[in-house]
Amino acid sequence: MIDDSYTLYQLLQQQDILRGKPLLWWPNDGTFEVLVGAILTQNTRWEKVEVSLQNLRENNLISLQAIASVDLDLLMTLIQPSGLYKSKASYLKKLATAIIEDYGDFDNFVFETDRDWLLSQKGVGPETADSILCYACKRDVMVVDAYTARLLEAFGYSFETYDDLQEWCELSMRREMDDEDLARVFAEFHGMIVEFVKANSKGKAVDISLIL
DNA sequence: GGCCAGGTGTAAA
DNA sequence: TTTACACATGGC
Repeated sequence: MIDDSYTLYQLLQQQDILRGKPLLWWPNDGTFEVLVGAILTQNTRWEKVEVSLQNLRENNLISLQAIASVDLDLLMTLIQPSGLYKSKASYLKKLATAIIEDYGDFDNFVFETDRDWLLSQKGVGPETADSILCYACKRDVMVVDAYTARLLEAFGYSFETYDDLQEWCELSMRREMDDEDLARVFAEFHGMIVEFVKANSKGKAVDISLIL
């Protein structure tokens, strides 16, 4: 099912995807805001997430303690622009509360959490968990998303599940990279893939004629 | 007006 | 274990 004739790295290089570098692509990486953004961005455009984040900022709500104790109705109102707001408000509050209960504070969470713990939280699936691990905790995890799948699909690679796709990408990249700084490299590559696909898509599919 | 967006949970087959 | 549907808003 997996044609391994190209590594992901070679593919990215060959198509010049590595050039327009989004350095530290996720805004305010390493902070609690990444968790908020990771939940809010589910099935929603990032521009809408920014509106919600700004609403939260204006109400001094971008912190672990603030989200954990905020009034749920207020939270729903503030994040409404990002859609799915009832679910997301509940997920955010529960996640913040669970972090405080299990890790005490954000720094400790960043240091100690793992994928299984994140996946056991409501509203946190594989992509959200990996985004948090990569961009908040700076772990050497490569986030794969609809854009990544779409790009590879345009070149004839398809994968059954998120985990299959991620495993192939990570192995492929590890083969070309030194372990040193792998976390930063993964963070950069995911960002570059997303920006590249955005720039080269017509509607849903990557327009391969724009690439080749 | 229909499809899509930096997905995930839940319920039915 | 898969598949279908709900969640919700706004852009094009």
